[in-house]
Amino acid sequence: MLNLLKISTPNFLELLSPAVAEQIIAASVLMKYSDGQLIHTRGSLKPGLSIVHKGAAQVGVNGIDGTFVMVAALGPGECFGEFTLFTELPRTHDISSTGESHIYQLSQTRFDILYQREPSISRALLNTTLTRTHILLEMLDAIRRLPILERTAKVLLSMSYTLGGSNTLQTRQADLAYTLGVTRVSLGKALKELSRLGLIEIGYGKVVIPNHSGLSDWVEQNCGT
Amino acid sequence: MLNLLKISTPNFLELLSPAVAEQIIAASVLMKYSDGQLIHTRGSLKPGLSIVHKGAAQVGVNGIDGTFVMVAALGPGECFGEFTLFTELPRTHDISSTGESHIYQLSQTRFDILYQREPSISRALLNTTLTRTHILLEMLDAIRRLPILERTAKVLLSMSYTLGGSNTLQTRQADLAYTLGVTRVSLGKALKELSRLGLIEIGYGKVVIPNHSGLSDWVEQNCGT
DNA sequence: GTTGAAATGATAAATATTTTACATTCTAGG
DNA sequence: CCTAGAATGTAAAATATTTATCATTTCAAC
Repeated sequence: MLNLLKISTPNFLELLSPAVAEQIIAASVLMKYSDGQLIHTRGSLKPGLSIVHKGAAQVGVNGIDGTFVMVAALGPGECFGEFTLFTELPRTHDISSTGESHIYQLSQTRFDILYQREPSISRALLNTTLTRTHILLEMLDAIRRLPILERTAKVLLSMSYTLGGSNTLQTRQADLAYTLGVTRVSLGKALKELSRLGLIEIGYGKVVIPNHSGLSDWVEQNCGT
Repeated sequence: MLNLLKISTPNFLELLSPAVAEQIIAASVLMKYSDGQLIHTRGSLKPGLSIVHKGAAQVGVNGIDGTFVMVAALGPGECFGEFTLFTELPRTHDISSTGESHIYQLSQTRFDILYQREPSISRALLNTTLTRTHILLEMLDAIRRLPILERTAKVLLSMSYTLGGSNTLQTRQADLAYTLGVTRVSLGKALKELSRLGLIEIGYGKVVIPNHSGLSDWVEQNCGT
């Protein structure tokens, strides 16, 4: 379960006033999906905004060989498919349900009516979208410019900003590896080295960052700018 | 000179009605920059929207070692810095002038007034932004999942969609290599192989796609989904 | 036409990364 | 407290990629 797009992504519904959120919900259809059920398919052109109500949606790409690589897990309040409302572009990802989930589906026409009436919707959407773009740019830059060790440290650091009080990242090495675009073996080596440097602690299904500013300093020193 | 964000990115100003575009221009300050002059610095938090009027802006990252790696070149009508208006995030890139350029700079407060008055601005911004996100996601996915050969073919294909009538991509191998996150040597090998397959023709400072549907078919067959 | 800078082509050695395979550790659920 | 499945640890061989050079080609300016 991973979080490329979840890292500090503002929650769409929470960015809206309760009154506006209520209107959006009222205009939507609440759909229920069972575990693993496909919600949207990569390549599809059917427009519409989706917002997670309960459960979680798994964002990724199904390979021709039956494999599935995950990009993000979206939880309650988070939206997806928004670009189908403003562009003619096909969907980039396959989205399926993790466990049983309830998703609000809002059609293009109903969305357009609300969008025109409530300017705060565009603000919330732009905030969500621009933050995602920002994360993607940072990620892309890290993948292209930085060696695995530095890349790992940098991504762990940015993920840590969303932890609030906690200092523990709940993530499997395999997922983290995919986020970074490397194999689990290579990631393991990087984590081990970061651990040796005293910057992180490796756990079972988690990574602990005991000393946040230490990691932050190291990244600043070693990752340029 | 490269185009990661330029590939089929809708031109912000052209998405607006002439009347609204006029208002935005009227509210802005037109700044002139000489060749190589820094327009914005990575890490800066000062908000404001920038729109290229004349010339071009170079988007990239200055390494600690003095190197500069380019991500995109933005031309007339294209905007940047928009995420500083809607989020608290620091700028991701260094932006400098290529040749002499004229850039409209619009302050946060003036932007907010126009934004509230003209709903079409948010539509144009969302279109631009979401398209960029879309391209970034496709790129990130390609970098993570595909071997260099496939990755190269896919990126060439998506770049070719913006050529209109022409079938020639004006780009140096070195720039293309950076876009793909590989070295020039590796890219050269990939191009040579694609050329051997009859999918492209390699030129000096350019790549020709003589048979668009051939490349398209090959990508479909070899890049999954 | 020459010429020189810019871009591409080509090669081998050095590295980095993946693949493959198996061992070990952890943890939830009986 | 056991145990099976899930996750991590490890190591060697195979592969891919980069680095470092140098030769060759192209093109634009003179």
